[in-house]
Amino acid sequence: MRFLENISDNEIQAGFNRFIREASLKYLSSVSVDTVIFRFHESQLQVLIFKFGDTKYSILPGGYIERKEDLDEAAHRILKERTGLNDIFLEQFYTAGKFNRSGDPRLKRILRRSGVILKSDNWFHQRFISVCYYALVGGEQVISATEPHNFHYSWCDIQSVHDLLYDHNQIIEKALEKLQYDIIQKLVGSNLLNETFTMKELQVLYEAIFQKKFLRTNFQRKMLNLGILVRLEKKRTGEPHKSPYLYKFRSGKIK
Amino acid sequence: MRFLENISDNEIQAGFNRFIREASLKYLSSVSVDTVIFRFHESQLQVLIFKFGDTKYSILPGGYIERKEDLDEAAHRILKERTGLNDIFLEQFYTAGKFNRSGDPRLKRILRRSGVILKSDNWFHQRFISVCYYALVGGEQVISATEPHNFHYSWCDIQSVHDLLYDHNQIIEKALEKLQYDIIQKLVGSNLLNETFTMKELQVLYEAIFQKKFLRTNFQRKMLNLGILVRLEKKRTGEPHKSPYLYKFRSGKIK
DNA sequence: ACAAAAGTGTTAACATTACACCCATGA
DNA sequence: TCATGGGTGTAATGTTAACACTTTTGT
Repeated sequence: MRFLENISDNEIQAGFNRFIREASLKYLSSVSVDTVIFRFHESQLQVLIFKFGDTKYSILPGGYIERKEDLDEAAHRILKERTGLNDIFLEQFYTAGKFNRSGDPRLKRILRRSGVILKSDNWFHQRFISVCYYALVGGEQVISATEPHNFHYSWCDIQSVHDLLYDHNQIIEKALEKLQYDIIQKLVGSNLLNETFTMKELQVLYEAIFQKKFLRTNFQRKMLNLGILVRLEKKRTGEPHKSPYLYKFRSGKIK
Repeated sequence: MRFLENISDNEIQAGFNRFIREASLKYLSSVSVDTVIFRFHESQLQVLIFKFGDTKYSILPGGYIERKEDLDEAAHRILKERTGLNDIFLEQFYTAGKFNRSGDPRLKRILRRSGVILKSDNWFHQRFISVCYYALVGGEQVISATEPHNFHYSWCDIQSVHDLLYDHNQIIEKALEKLQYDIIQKLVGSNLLNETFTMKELQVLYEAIFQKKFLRTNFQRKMLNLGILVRLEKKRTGEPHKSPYLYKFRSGKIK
């Protein structure tokens, strides 16, 4: 489903056929991986989504599991293919298995109109059980899709994610729940920020993740009492107002 | 792997062949379901395990997903097949996908010695990604395996679970972690107790789940402050000592 | 009456909440 | 100098942990 682009119908059809021939040998059938890739950008928690062809709909990045590959490895590889990034924080959170989860009526309409012909025994017509992971992309990391096809990707604010196909909207909701849990339990915030950051930035991150406000003064005390932050010298002398301290996580990023 | 019994080698071989022929049509390939079934019995948290043939090893109950069945439905059906119980609390918690997770060397030794011949393209030689669920069986519920084969099942204290094949020991650990989380967050304890219970029983349950002691007086206050319990009239007049109150959960069992 | 179980009370320590207040900075 | 962001203080409230005390029961 990831090969509908602004190229000719013939090319689409050829690409499909080739992929399908290879896929059934290379990948496990019935199982897929979907990933919810978060970043924190301009005070917003964002999710990476890909345009589905030239429709108004989008989907989450995903892929399949090679026959001799660990499930976790597959998730890392797919992430690498879609973002060019290695060594990213990645965590499994849910496996979606409703029988009709790929039976989105919008999808059928799109395929019919696009002229792509899919036989009923097509690889894509399989029913897939999808193992879902979420990933955290840090402030300094820049993504660059390295796949042969020219995907139209975009970062979408978490509140503004609409019109995803399949059950991908529900999957994002579950990903956010798990992220809310992990940022308290495993303190994974370091993976979404720069190496150093101000207390304000940390607070805005937490507010974006929990979608609610915290009291500035109490938030600061709580974070400092956790004992996971190191206070550095000041910066931010380029801006108006009092220059804030910089902090970093005591133990670097969590892998 | 669930058909090795104390029957003749020929019967084993015949059963295998029949199952394999049916299985590849009936079930999704590459995906399985494993379940960790908990109960609370004689002050112990226990797990249901099945003897693997006549070896000293055991495995978790599991099964496969029918081609037109929801993943959750499959888990419920498998639970029904193994316990005879409907409408059980059931929750997904993890999907195991290491490539070599079924490559247990103990297993190969057993199969070699048992005389069962498995061709390399055998259904069971597939690599399986296993979606794991845990279930809670209440105090009054009695299990009764309804499958055609006469499985040797047993309830095993959670601390005493050893010698499980595959990665089933790790799976139980993850199940317990999720149960610890859910009993606080979703208050699923009602599914492990009788309709009514004493505060002592509730405490022993929590102690079994968290594998640590709580102070009796504080535990009681905390539970009552949650506002989820209803205090009934007394009972336990048959025993020595002061007769305790009975409690029940305000909203019955959680489904 | 007494040993053990069950219920209630009290206190110190700690965390959470909600503000008030002061300081530093660039426009 | 002043608006604003940033740092610290503090009192009210709630939660947790530890322990003392009282009540109830069958033997």
